[in-house]
Amino acid sequence: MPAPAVELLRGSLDLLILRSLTQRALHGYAVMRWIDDATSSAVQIEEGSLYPALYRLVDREWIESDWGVSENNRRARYYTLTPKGRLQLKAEVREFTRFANAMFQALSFPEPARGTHA
Amino acid sequence: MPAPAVELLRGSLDLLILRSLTQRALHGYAVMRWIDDATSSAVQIEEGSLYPALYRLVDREWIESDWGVSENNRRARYYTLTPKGRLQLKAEVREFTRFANAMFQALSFPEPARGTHA
DNA sequence: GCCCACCCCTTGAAATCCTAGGGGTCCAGG
DNA sequence: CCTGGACCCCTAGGATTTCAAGGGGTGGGC
Repeated sequence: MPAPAVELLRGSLDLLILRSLTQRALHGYAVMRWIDDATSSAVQIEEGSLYPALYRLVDREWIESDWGVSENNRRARYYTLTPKGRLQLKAEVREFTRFANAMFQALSFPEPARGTHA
Repeated sequence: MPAPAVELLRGSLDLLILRSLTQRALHGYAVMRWIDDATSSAVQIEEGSLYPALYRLVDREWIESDWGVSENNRRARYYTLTPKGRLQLKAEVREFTRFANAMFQALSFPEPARGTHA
């Protein structure tokens, strides 16, 4: 298990959370496991990052929360994507794709041909 | 010109700077233009971000600086990649690639097939 | 009865980037 | 001549995000 990429996460956690809720409601702990699964453990987040992020998204009305009971018969807060959240997800996917492609482009950026005739 | 992706940059600025110096020394202002060019303006940084970042990289001994004179006949501080910096660049390219691929994987993550037989 | 996985939460520090300024030089055009 | 814009350097303070490190509680298997 290689050391997980951590520093790159900035700004992408919201995206991962929104994405994890597209099919069904999840509670916080399940969001954590979803991210681990969906990234083959390449991205792992801490609870101390997750919960504040969830509250932030609720605050922005991208997700909503309701208390419920988990599959393991425990009290759990389930989060659901709002219509606003779906739009935000779409926008963030576009933005991330654009950014990542720009980065790959820069990493393979050709140097200007110079001095080939000198 | 679409609004540049800004929040995603976190943690990737170092990588872009290091990459910009692989072929030849550049001064700060030229690093800025290089990033703009190499990303087709998809990533644009502010001077207030760039210079502190450069000092940070000098501090970590990934780059070195020397005063010189620019093509436009102005006093300018030129930055050069150190051997340590080249190693760091390699590592960060690997890390970014791993991270970006993990993100794309998560974004297209298939939901578990469920209830198909119920 | 105990322990572990499950599940929620908060505080404070650390890191990075941006805003919003500051200054100075070279040179083309009016 | 002189003004403006590109070029080039720098810094202080604030905003944001993530992490480390703690806290607590419950259910079920051994």
